[in-house]
Amino acid sequence: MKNHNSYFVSQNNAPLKDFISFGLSVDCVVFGYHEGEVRVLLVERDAEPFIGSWALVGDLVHPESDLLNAANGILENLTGLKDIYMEQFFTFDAIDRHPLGRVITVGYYSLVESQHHQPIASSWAKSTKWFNINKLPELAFDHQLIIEKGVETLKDRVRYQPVGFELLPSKFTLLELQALYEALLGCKFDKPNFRKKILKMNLLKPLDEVQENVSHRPAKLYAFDEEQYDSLRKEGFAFEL
Amino acid sequence: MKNHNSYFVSQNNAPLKDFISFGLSVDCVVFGYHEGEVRVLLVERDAEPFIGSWALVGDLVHPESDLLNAANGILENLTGLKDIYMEQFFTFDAIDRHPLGRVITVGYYSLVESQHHQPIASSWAKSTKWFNINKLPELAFDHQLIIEKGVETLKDRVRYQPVGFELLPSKFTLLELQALYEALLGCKFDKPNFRKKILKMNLLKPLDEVQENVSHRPAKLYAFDEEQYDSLRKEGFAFEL
DNA sequence: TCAAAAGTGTTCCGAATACACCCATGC
DNA sequence: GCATGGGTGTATTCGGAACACTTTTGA
Repeated sequence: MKNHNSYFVSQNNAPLKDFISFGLSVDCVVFGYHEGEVRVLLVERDAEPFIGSWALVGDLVHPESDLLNAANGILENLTGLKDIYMEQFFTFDAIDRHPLGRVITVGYYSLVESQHHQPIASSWAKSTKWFNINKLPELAFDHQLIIEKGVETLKDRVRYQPVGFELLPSKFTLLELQALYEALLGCKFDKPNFRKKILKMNLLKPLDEVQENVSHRPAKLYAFDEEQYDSLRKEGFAFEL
Repeated sequence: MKNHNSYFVSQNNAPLKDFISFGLSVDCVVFGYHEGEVRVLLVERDAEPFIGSWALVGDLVHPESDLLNAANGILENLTGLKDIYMEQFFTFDAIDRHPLGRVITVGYYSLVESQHHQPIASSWAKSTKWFNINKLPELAFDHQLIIEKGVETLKDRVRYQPVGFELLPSKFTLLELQALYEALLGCKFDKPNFRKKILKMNLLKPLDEVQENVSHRPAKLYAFDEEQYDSLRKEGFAFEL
């Protein structure tokens, strides 16, 4: 027996309103990098449920907003951070993942240069804090799972897309870049070889600047050349490692 | 001004019910492979909206179901296919993507060996048909976009995960495997080199069988060795190309 | 002058490439 | 025998790994 009057015909002809009954949230795994450590920004909840627990930066989405705008707004609302690199990675839909009802959440990850972006807790965030990804506290909801999946996704993507640069200041040395990749991927690279490989890609603009106030030979500074990356990509170039 | 009584405090203290107002659907990009062509399974809609148009296998999700189960059930309901490899790849949330209200959809892709899995239209599917991914018809909703993103994701993943095998019969020749990868990635491989590379991975079980009824030297048949893959992966082995 | 990190050059090895060539089967 | 695709071997090239070495600064 078919019903031609609706899109909603496949599930026992239940009325439309029975389906418009999901809550939707976004949760953002904000990654930072500091002194060789990969970190995640968490907020201390000052609201039920899970009041007092640490949680990801996230909140419910209003039906009139799209997810990416909502994610940016929530990040700014809770931590004051804005104009941050952000990308969707997975949607979490376990039936019992939210104690107050059926809420599915879309996971995003962000990459911020944490030296110059100090978060400031506001709204229902009592405080915010960076945690080493290997030393996480107890977390609200299924946020442990979301972080694990986010870390996994970042590790996958960082090898084939030049996203890691978002975690560094705009000017950086080659050894800083190397240390970042070592922290992200959990391995070591040979200095001369890493240097050769990354320079051969022609993605870095050498600057006419060097480090200052270091008690050793100052290193040359480089910047990521986004225009060059775009044009190389059009020619079929693939970033790798 | 903070409200400690609810999770829903960050957006003007709107009441809970204002947020529980999303529809949720799944859309499944079902990939098949036949005679050197990568194909997508579409259904002809026999329901409003977009009645008569071609669309992805998809439907609204009931609030008591999780997404993966819903996706499997919808696939079976519309096409009769079951026990199919399926994986989430992206969530589409454009505000106006569904004409009847705010419905976000989670995209999955499936890989089926299309020779031995003939879909049979039922429920609100008037018919089903395989389309070459480069010759798609006009599509309902934002399904064009979903397919593009699905194809892109498949191309990315197929190089680093041995998912391609799901598209082949359980017994296949090395040249069939090569032709599949050539179709998926849109490039050509050297026969001896492809053979060496894939065999060195130790992921294929050589069978004691050969092709039959071919007017040339019959090729040896192989099967994907899933156990071997799992154990290699634990040792840090990474499938590539 | 010494420590510490920046930066370069060279050798070695294994993997990818590009071929040329032989083998088994149906017609 | 010959067309067709199956299957093997080898020479060459290229890139990564390993490592020794020099350079520049501050203290």
